Amino acid sequence: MAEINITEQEEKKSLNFIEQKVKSDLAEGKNGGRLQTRFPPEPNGYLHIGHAKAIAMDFGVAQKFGGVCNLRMDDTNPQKEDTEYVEAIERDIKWLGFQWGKVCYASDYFQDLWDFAEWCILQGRAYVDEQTSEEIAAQKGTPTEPGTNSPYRDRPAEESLKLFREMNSGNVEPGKMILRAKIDMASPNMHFRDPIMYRVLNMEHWRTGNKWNAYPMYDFTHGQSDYLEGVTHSICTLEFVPHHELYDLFVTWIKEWRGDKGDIEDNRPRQFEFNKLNLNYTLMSKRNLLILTKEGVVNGWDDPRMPTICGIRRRGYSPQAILNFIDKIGYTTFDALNDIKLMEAACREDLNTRAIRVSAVVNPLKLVIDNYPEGKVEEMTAINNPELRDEEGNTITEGNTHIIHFSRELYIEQEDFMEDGGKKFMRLGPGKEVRLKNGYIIACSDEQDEQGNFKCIEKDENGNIVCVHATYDPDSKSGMPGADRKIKGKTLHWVSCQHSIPCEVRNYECLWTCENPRDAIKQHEKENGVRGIDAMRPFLNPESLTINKNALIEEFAKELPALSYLQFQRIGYYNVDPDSTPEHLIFNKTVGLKDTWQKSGK
RNA sequence: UGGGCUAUGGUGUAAUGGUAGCACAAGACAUUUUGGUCGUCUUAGUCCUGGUUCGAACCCGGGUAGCCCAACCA
Repeated sequence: MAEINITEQEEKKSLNFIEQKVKSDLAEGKNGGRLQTRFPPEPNGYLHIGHAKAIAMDFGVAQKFGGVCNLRMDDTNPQKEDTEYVEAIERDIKWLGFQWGKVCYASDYFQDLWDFAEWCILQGRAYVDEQTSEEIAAQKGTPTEPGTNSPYRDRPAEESLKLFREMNSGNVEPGKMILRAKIDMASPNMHFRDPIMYRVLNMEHWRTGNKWNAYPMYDFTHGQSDYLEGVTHSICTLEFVPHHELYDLFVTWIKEWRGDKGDIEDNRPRQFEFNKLNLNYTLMSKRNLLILTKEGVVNGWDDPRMPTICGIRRRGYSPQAILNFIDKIGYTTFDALNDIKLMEAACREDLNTRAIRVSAVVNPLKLVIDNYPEGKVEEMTAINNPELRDEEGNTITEGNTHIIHFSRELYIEQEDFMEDGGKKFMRLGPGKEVRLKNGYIIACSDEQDEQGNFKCIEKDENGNIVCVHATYDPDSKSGMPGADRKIKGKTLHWVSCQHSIPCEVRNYECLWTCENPRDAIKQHEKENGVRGIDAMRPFLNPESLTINKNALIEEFAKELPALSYLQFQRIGYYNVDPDSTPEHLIFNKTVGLKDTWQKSGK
């Protein structure tokens, strides 16, 4: 009996409909009380956030109810699959924090499937069809009209068997013969109209080499693999609902072939379907993602704009952020379109607890503290993460700080100074007082010269502000009693001119300008007869990547390892790009901070 | 137009015949050395229609709308 180890907290939360089903199956002792699932990716591309939802389900439910989940590569089509993807898939699953029982391959079962197929032929349940694919398609009928039987449908089993073996000899041209299951050409379920079991490919398989020339189709592989592997709950997405009946049929056949004893209802895999993940402003299909990489729209599968796991990782999401998001949207049978904002919110929530706060100025404006001694440098203490708290809820400081240097000449954000910001502008300007984070309280004078120009502002010939001057209150140093006084202005972030490092900041927005790019592309393809990248172009966001090379960051950030979670204080969450070096620092913007000021329209 | 599936605030989800709740989003207030975080409050929902029932988001009938199925892909 599988051990059910749900924590109290989890038990309070309601189980989703699949977990409930698993729980009751275990309670009823189905499959001997065993729980086994599988995550079955086709190794023909990189895993994306939609797969993460499936992974969280397949591995999660096994984990939650004391079962095991295998990783099974669904490698029945050597035309599209590659070992490159296998490694990436394994890496991404591990990164998400899941462990498989074992790694399996559909190709592990090729021999069994072949023998089973021969048995089906001898049983009169399968036949070799020698028609062209066009002829077969024409006979298939339509959803509203029944199909017609193939002229080869009732050929002798011995003949089919002989031809089937020929199909694997390498001497049969692809397309000349297929093996079909003899079911019902009039079935309202299109999958029952004599589905194809085997086709000739005459291709080397990256795993089985030249052993096979004919390969089984998905429908003739999946349920049988589940059965042979001992899977009890075969969980997949909703588009496989129409396959469910066929899955069940082949499972009963294979049990018969194997001669396994016992009631079929008591020991067999069962398929369960949940809604797959749709995100607005996001394109998920592997086929289209491949086009984006090939056409150079993005810089590879791990481009931070990609919805791939590796792209999202490089963007700066933590595994927990992704898992929390998936947990929030849940599993149902409703075809939902999720708002990307929900994912961003889950990301902020998680990164808030783990990101190291640093000071970075992305659009620098020089600030001179006129009354601060020239050449003087002070070491200020900055908290790494204020959300790191002890039991009483106080921020832990021990080992949670770093040094930031303060001097006479600083950079602040251009946005943080306005000559005439108005009453609601709580930042710096003539006659305004603000606090510099971890530093001093400073103020700009509102003195004007004879022409009515503010003395604290230096402008270039075009009237752009190039430098501002302020004075500091020497008693207001952070941590000193004089720092306690309340001021009207906000607290600004800053870096010291002398102690900051130039860095490259890459800002990302959605790749798409429309909520549902998949449908938009499809429609555009249809209306204008264009395909591939040309059908996508009108919907691509030209500003999905903007690179800022003028940013400055405090020295502390120089040696942080790749993929470190950072918060540029008051701006957003950022991540150290894997290509970043101490000589050329690169940061990727993960997601901005919530900004109620900007939203209010200023 | 055949078959299958689905419909709960703007979005996602819970309530499994018995008080329509939660999260995000939006708005307001408070707090703040991040206009962040945390906290308090507000706005807003059972697709339509008939039935069964003491009682229906839930069960049944009929509409309507959306999704999936006619690959030698998975």
